[in-house]
Amino acid sequence: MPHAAGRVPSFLFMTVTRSLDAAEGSSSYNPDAIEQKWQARWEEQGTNFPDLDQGPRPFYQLMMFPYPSAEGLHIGNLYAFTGNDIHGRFQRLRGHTVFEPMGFDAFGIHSENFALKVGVNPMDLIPKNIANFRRQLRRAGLMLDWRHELSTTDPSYYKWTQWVFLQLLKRGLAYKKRAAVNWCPVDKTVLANEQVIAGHCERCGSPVEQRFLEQWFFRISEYAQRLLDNLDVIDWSESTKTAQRNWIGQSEGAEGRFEIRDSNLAITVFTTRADTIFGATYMVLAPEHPLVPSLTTAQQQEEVRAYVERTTHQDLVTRKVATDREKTGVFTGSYAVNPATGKDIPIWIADYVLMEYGTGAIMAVPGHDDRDFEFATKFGLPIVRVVAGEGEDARTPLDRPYTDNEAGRLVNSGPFDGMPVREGKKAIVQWLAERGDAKPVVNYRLHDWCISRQRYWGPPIPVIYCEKCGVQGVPEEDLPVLLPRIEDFRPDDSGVSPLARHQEWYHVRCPKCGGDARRETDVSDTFLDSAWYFLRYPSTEFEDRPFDSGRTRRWMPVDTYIGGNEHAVLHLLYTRFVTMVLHDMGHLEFEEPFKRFRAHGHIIREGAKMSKTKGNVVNPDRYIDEWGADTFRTYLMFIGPYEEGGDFRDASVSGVKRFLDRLWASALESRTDGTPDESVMRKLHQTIKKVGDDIPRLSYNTAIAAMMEYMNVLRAGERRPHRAEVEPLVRIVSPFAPHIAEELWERFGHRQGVFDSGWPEYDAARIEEDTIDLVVQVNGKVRGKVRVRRDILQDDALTAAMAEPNIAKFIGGPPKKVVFVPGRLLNVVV
RNA sequence: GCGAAAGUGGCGGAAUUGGUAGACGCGCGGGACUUAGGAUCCCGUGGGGAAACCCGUCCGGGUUCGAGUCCCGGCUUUCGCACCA
Repeated sequence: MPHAAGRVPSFLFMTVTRSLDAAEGSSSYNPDAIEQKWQARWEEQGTNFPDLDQGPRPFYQLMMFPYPSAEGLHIGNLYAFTGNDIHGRFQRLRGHTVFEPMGFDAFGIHSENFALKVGVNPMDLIPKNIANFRRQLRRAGLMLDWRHELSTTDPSYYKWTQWVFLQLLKRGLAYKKRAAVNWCPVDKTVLANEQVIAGHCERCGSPVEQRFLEQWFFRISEYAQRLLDNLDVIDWSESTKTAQRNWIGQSEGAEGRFEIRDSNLAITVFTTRADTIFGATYMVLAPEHPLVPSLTTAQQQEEVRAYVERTTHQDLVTRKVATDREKTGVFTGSYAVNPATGKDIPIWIADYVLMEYGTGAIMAVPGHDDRDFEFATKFGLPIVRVVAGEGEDARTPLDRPYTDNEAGRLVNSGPFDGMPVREGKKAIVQWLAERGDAKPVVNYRLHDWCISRQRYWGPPIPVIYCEKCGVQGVPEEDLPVLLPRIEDFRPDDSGVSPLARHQEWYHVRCPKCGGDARRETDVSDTFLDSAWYFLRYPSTEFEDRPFDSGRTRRWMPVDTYIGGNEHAVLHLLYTRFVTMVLHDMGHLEFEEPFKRFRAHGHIIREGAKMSKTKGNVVNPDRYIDEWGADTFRTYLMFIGPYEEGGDFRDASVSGVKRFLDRLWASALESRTDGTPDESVMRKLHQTIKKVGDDIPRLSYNTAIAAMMEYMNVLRAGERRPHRAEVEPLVRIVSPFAPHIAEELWERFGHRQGVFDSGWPEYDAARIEEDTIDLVVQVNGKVRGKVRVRRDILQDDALTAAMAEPNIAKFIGGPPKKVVFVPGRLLNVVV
């Protein structure tokens, strides 16, 4: 065989050279060995395992825990975690004892569906996925305290999830009621809303129906006002707070009573537009409204029955999506009395009125509401104007509804004619209230939280039904209610959880009377698992309590919580709710779980969203193999503002690698003889300040840019840097690139790790220069700059500026006005 | 439709309070060292112009000595909610 050496491409050659270079410590470093070395050492020495009982200045740095998918760690997870880790490492350098735990949110329909697809029991699948996640997280160099790892699927964890349920049950905040679910008649299973695509099952494509099942709910709506009010006092991203406010959806209005003609019944409605009551020309009930049967007259019986049948069978998603949906409805045959006008108005049924909001019934004012207008037009119902805008009066025809509820005055409204809308609202409610027909009411969009899932892969809801004793919470000493291993966990036609098929598990003795009883077969929502996990982390070693009071007092509430804004509403609202309930029951001393919350942005790839179908998903393993974890971490943070996300471009990674190579070279080449350069040191102090200011603001991209800028100064003109110019840089870069920092720190001869070295102080006096470039403008346009003393006064600055011919030529005559910003700028107006 | 955020070079993005627009990085151009360069280092790089200068932060107005930043009107994009009375 001929010798192949001559045909070896040069880049292979290059690789060899590069790794030799690394061994000798010259221009480029080899991350592999260094990263493995330090990951192993951190573990051996417990570097990242803080003493939770003794350490000074505890700081709880929490990130949203991942769902351990079979595909492994997603770049989005790593982006989130790295940003979190940098903040945590920084706090540690600032002298805090930092607790940065990690766990796995492994229950839920996601895992279950995947398990069904590949035909493996999730009990076998999840541990493998978790092991893979652990491996990947380790490689990323996160400062995680693995001693406090948790998984929501572990009985020692969900025992306490069940305990949380029992607390709510005890408190009267958990209750059962019949509620609609999406049902796929072909797959014979309950579907989550996001599994319904345009009214069809995501998996088999068949039309989805609505079914009614008994389900468990938590009364979160009772906490609506408190959840809303506390938003004013917590330090959270504004966008997140706004999303929560909108979700809670407080609206102030009134409830009004409308009596039924020739009957002793009455309909209660909720309205925010009591001012328009004179224009209420008909009423509408939701199809599920309990009064529907009693209000339907004999002739209308058939039509109403058919309509109710049809609408209630539609799936929840289609029914709620309003776009392009034509209004439908049916007349009940009955009439109500408008309490303002005394006139009879017809009562209709229509699915544009929702049973879940307000009272499930409305007074329809077609003149001043888009939906009512559309409905009235279609069914030929009367439309009356009761508000007139500017230039309009009572007779101005309404070719479209007038919905402005600020401007305008009341018309056709009896004694209230001429009143501005705002005043009219109050006056009319008061007028009706005096007659017992109305009262002011605050309503919320927030609905109670349905926690039942007719599925297998979740914590069984700890409830027992006894024929004699009724609904019983499982006694706390009998927890956990173990999820039995069953091989056939496929959902079936019965609409109940697969657990019902497990006879030995299903039949149980009543904890009260010892008689025959059966278990609740629904499992709880994954959002319940994640609603309290942060309470568990510091207390994972305690088997006999969900969270230890000493640990909790020491570590909670969480100092900084970081996560995606996709959880702005549900997860973050549920954690707040559960925390409030546990506080009210005396289990916790605080009622808000997270002092500070920041939402990170999302990474896209080359301008497009990452998706499996497009095949542009970034696999973190590949990048860490190629560039090393330090480069990868730093690059992720350099892409863009952490809270906004950014665009991952393969080509750009090299810039960051080059920066770390230059750091490596500067450190190894640095001299200890002689003195450091004055102006380099000034830049260093500026950089320490900048990076220290940027990290707490999560402005990681600008912090990195500042360090790169310093690197350019440090190495300008191929100078050989002084050790004192490099050491502090190694410390401030360490949160971003922890392995290389540890390695260099050790090579500098320090025995203690870099993360215990503290954050370098900057010398404020050293940052400012004595002379500055003062910008000179003429009529607001920059015409030049002059080198002057920092503390120069206006007159001297003007003199200096006039002395520059390039500036003086624009000034010509005497200045009309001079604007002077000390230390910055001089603007001469002529 | 409602709500939130954002529109800046060829690209990702800087510009804490109105005060040098384009930091930093990618890419690109030139050079040095080289048998070689997809390594390293140096210089340059918003557009127009030989230059003096002029023009430039989505579009149109406005406030101001001065506007990417503030105000009014519009357009576009992304995300969230979606018949909430």
